[in-house]
Formats: sequence, structure tokens, C-alpha cells
Amino acid sequence: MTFKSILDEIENNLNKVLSDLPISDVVFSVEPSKPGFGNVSSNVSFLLAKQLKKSPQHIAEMLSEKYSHCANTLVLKSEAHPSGYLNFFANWDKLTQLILSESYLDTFGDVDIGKNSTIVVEHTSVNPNKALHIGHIRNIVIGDTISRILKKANYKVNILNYIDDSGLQVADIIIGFKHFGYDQEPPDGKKFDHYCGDDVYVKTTEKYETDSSLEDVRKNVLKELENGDSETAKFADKITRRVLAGQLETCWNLDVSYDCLNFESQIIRSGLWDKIFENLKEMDLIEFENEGKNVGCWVIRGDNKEEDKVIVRSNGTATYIAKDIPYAAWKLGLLEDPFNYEQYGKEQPSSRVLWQTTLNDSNPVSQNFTGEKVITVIDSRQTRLQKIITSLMGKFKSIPDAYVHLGYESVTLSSETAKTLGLETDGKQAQMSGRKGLYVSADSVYEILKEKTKEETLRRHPEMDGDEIEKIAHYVSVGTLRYEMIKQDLDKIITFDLIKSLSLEGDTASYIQYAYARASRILEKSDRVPSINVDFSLLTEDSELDLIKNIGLFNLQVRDAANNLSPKVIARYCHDLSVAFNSFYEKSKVLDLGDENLENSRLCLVNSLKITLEKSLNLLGIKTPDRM
RNA sequence: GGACUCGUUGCAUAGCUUGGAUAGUGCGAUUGCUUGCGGAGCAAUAGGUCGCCGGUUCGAAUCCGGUCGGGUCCGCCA
Repeated sequence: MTFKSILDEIENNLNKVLSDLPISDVVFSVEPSKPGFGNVSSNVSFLLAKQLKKSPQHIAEMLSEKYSHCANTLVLKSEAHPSGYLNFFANWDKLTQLILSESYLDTFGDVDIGKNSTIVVEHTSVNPNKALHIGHIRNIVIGDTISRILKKANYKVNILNYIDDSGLQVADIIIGFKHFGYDQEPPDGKKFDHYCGDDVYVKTTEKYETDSSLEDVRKNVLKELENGDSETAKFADKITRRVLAGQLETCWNLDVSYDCLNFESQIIRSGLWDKIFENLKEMDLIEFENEGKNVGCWVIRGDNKEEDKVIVRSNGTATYIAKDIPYAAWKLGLLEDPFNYEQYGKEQPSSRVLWQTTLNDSNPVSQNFTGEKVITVIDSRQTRLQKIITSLMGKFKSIPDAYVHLGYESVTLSSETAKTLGLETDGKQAQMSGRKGLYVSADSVYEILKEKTKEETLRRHPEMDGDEIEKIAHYVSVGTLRYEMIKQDLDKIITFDLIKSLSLEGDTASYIQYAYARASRILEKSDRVPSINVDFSLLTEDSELDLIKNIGLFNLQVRDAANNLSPKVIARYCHDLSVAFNSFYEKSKVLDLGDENLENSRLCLVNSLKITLEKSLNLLGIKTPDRM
């Protein structure tokens, strides 16, 4: 039961002590201490100060005295700190044994928040008209990491990628191919998604500025896209699927995979909208306007200060946000499923089976990718619209927080990086723009990182063969990219700088992977199979106990990350584990000590660290090379 | 005009949900540590009125109100 055991023991005992006192209930904290204040601390005396009309320090002393009469197995002693905190010191022999034995189990770090219920995580959802850029990567990595964490928290996770294949952005590249004669084959073996985004899309939209007659062409193409039988729609389907294939290559390369691809064009043609429209009317969630600026439209009333939102235009067509409503309801399993399913044409490297929706019913296969809860990862510019969806879904589904919009701030370009792309910003950061061609593609960042890590690895290991270097460079560059995208808070803007992103020192994935490689090498050189049948009382150094404590915090960190949908919690945990291990590594030698018992105890600890680091990095989708 | 969000050392960031002890970390700067289980490392020094003002409290980076500065959103576009 890890470090939580001692927290539970203290909490139970404190509750017993308090039950003998003439006080009303208080909710106190029992937490791991800051360094230098014992191992566990409680704020209980502060909370009682008012009721008992005594100073926190007095109360702490009184509680400490009473606590010493409690039955303790994991606590050695308690101590009243002059500040008023009540600090506890662990019985490390027992606690170490508990934590290290648990860490060897496959289930280590598992927490049960989901109770095996289903949850949908939707992420990526990039228009299939361009290659993924570094901003999209933040979405993808957040979504993938959250999925992994929720799975660890005992949810059954369905991962969806929504393919918006019928919007304006798709119309634009279709115009490029159809009206400006862009070749369907990219030049010099360029990836098709890059070709569409860099060349066709950017150059086509440039022409809108000089030729206003194109606006009509654009509208017509958009209309034709909605009709599945039109020549234009069939052509667009072909093109967008080729782009999608390119985008998926990029995602797979980052160790991201999906369960199902949902095509917007099919949602539109499925008739789901008509059903949800009827529901909305029946439940009085939308109203028809008889007067005012929105006369003739169906609208959702804004909350007090907010404007009404038009859902159906006066000409009877649905607006952008309206398309999201049936999809959100579908994800929650509120609508009868109009789709059949077929497997995607190519296997995912993770070998997870990838399905896609289809309206073709010649060979009907049904699947269920809905969930009791839904998490939609979209950047925070969409917060306003997502709020409306969330509120609507709250009226359809009774469980709280059934539909969650997981928002995050965007990735901008540093002025230096913007400059290399030809934009002078006066020292300010710049928003990326697919339309203007102002972006750094995910594939190019990966390639540059990989070149650098290859050089670095080769310099350290001239003897290594090419395949192994390739593999290590891949692991390190994917790890670096993923770690940079989730190590900070979701609502902090990431200013991406191409040069700074190449750093492999300090708070980076490679620092953590390096710690792992060090641990691996010790175990490899030991020529022994690490065992948990060792003398735990030999592990007494501060650096050893600190490492054990950190290992024991794993499940608490997973719980925190899952409850708060916060990937950075795990990122910080991986970093903390590595710091603790590197510090141990400098202070305590493991091999050639001339004391077999101590060696075995330390090997047991090193192996425990290795297992824990591997498991926690796995939650971040970061691989662990044994050498690097 | 309205709403949301960010503001912590030269730069970047943690801590804020649940108020208490010495505000933690990385980059950069200065200085040490490689005949040692791998220096992508370790140890140490310098650098902070937690944007500003006020309130609540015995106690505020943390809660509340206001204010300033940066960013974003607010269409019968998608």
C-alpha cells in the first residue's frame, strides 16, 4: 500500500485521539513532509486552535503526547514543531519493505477511480488539409497522456479522432487542385500532408486577397462537399484521406494511437442532427426567434450577460456549433448509433486495432466507442463554444461532469523562430497560422531533434551499430518532444523556440531517461537477479530513504493526475524520481562494496526505481532505453 | 463594451483546488567534483516587496474585491 499506508495509519490514529477531545469534527491534512521536518506532517493543531483556545504549538504538544499511546506499526515517533505542525517519523525498516515489495508488482501505481467505467477521450481532430504543426502536438500529447493516466486509474478508455473533412479549410485545397491545377502528386517525394499545407493551401488562400470572385467558388465547393454523391465530395474524400494518412504517420511516430476515426462528413449525412434538433425543441433548450436581429433563427439563450447563440439560420441550415451537438451526444451514447464500422486500412504500430466510421451498410459491423463520460481536448480559444455544449450535455445526462472540455493554451513561436520563417515581430512572440504558412511542422522538429541526439549518442558510443543508435535517438527525441508539451500547466502558453527546444539537459526527458539508463547499467553489471528478500534495515542513508519515499508516492501521484486531468503531475513525478536517484547514485555506491547483503539491498532499491520510472514514463508515452 | 485567462529572481517554471514551518526546480552566471556503478550527472554560491492596492484571518504566493499589464474569445464564417 506504499507511502499511503503510513498516511492512513496516522490519520486513523489522529481521529482516535481527537474523538476523546471535546471538539467538533475537523478535516485535517496528513501529508508527506517538506525536507527537514520528519516524514509526515499534519496541520491538525492549527485547525483546533480556535476551538480549544490554545496556541497551535500547545495543541501539537498535547496531541503528540496522546499519540505516543496509540498502536503504531509504521510510525516511530511524533514530534510537536514550535511552528504548530505535528510531524511524524517513519519506522523505515517496515515502510521500506512495504514500498519496495509493492513496487515489484505489476499493479504498482494502479488506482481505482474509474471503477472500470467507460470514458471517451477525443483529441487531435485536425482539419485534414495540412501537416501537423507543433501546436497540434500539444493537443495530441495531452490527449494521449490523459488517456494513459485514466487507463491506469481503471477507466476503460475509448480514444477518438474527429476528422473535420467538410469545412472551409478542406474546400480551400480542393479549389487549389480543381481551379489552380495543382498536381495531385507532390514534388520530390514530399509527404502529401506537407505538400497540401505548405503549397496548395497557403498559395490558394493567398489568391483570395487579390481575386474577390473566388468567394463564390468557395461557397459552391463548400455546398457540394455536404452532398456525399457529388463529384467534388468524392474527390475531397480521396484527398483528405491521403492527408489524414500523413497526419496519422506523424502521430504513430510519437507513440500515439486511436480506437476510432469519426468523419464529420458522415455525421452530417447520418441524420443525427435532425434527431438531436427534435430533442432540443422538445426539451425547450432552443427557441425560435420571431423578432430582433436573429429573427427566423433557432437560438440558445445566453446566460445573463452572454449573447444568444444561433443554432439554425433563418434559411434552415445548421451553424458550426450545431454540428458539434449531435457528435457530443453521440459520444455520450445518448443517440442510436447510425454508423457501421470498418478497420482502417493500415495497422497502427501499437497494434491497437483502429476502426473508422462508415455509412456503407453492405457488410454491417457494429462497435461501441461511446462512454459514460467524455473528455474533449480542444484549445482554450474554443472555451466559449464548448461551454454551451457542456451545459447542453448536462441537461441530457444526469451524472455530473459527464462532458468535460479539457482546454489548454496555444503554442506560439518565439520572435527568433518566427524570424527564421520570415516574420519580423519586434521581439514579440507570434501566433502560428496554417493559412499564412507561419508554423513549424511536427515532422521537422522531430527530424532535427533526432539528428542532434544521433550525433550525441554516436559521440558517446562510437562502437554502437547504426540500428541501435537510430532506436535510441528515436526514443530520446520523441521523449523530449512529448515532455516539453506536458511538463507545464495546461493554461500556460508555450513559446516554442527551435534552438532552445534542442536542449537535452536539466528538466528534460533525456535527464530522466539518463537516470533510467544508469540504473539499468548497474543491474546489468551486477550479474545478479534483484530480489526483494533482502535486509531492508541496511538502507539508512538520507538519499536512500528519500528515493524510497518518492517511489512510494507513485499511486498518490497517479490519483492526483487522474482526478485533476493533469499530465504535468506525472511529468514532475518522473523528474523528482530521477533527481532522487541521481543524488543516491552519487552518494551510495551499489557494486563492489565487499558487503553482499548491502549490495543486495541496494540492488533491490535500484531495480525498484527502474520499474517505477519505467511505469511512470510509460504514462507519458516515453520509452526507456537501457543505454543512451 | 462584455467575458475568460496568465502575471512568482535576467529568462522559463512548481506551489494556489484544501491558507500555516525555510517559496521548490530548470536555463543562464560564479565555483568545485571524472584512476570511481556512465559528467545527458552531482555538490555549492549569488539572484525573490510572489504585478500593484485594499479586505478577510492569529496567519495570505494561496481566499475575496479592485486595479494595471500581456494573451484569447464574443458572426445567420468554419
